[in-house]
Amino acid sequence: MPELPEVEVVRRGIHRWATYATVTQVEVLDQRSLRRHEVGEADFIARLTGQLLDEPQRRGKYLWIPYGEGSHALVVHLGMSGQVLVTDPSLPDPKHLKIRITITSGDRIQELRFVDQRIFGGLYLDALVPAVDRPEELLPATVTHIGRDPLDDHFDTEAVFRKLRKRRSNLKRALLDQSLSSGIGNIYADEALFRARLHYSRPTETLTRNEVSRVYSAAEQVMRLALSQGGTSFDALYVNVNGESGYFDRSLYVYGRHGQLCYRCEERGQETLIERRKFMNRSSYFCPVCQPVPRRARK
DNA sequence: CGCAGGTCCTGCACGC
DNA sequence: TGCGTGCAGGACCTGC
Repeated sequence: MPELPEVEVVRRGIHRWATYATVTQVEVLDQRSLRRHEVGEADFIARLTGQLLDEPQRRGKYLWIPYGEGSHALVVHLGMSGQVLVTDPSLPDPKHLKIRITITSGDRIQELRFVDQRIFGGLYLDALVPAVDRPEELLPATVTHIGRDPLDDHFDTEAVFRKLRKRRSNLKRALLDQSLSSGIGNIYADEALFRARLHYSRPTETLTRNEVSRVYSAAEQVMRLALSQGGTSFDALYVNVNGESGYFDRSLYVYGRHGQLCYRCEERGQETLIERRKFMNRSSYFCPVCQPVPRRARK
């Protein structure tokens, strides 16, 4: 479910409510949420208990909380349906609660709750290593293959352009490839394509520098906008960092709008309906006028 | 039955 | 032939 803006909202919520807290207890209610912690539940509990949590970090859709003087981190991936809640322990357990991490800061006791219906997400512990391109930056070893996201100060559009030109794939697949650039999922891929007026099946090797720059600026813009709208949603006594009701209005122009009028065409007095296609085993939404199918489309 | 916003493994094709 | 790489497709889950 969550793409970059949702994950960033979670990061800010954790930053505000859990930074410099100490883990006093860890309870695993469903081992499947530890699938990526290969050495198992007992190790996870033993190593995390007693740790002082540092400021949460993010790259793309990966979120991590460093501990142990920056040597390791608790890594969180929300998958399709994951949520992180910071709550008072007296609140009843939500449905699909998978992992409970009790934390204290001063005399305040809270719980960091990982909730996940579909179990594509999960938690694990990992060592922090220097980023290859900027050694002063640390990230989990399992996250080193993830490219920088468009909101990252060191995101390099020119480098992405060069890689795209060498690829024999289509633009949407490239946008969704987290090793090329991260944080973009199905929704924001469609939104970025619409804003840049490019079709999802466009062969990557034919893209111009200008088109690549357009689609990544569009991705950056739409994600910043979503973030600015979601930024206040965790400011509550009991923080629903990423709540059930809590997906904020993303100001979507195409995603989920099939059969409805294209806003851009409408402004010109033209009535075009947004279409939905099965593409790469998922739904893709686009305007057939603003985003014409390229002469040589690629699956 | 179809649908859901993610990730990663497998197997294939290709070049060296 | 074997190996590495890039790419497409499916598996992984539950619930509406």
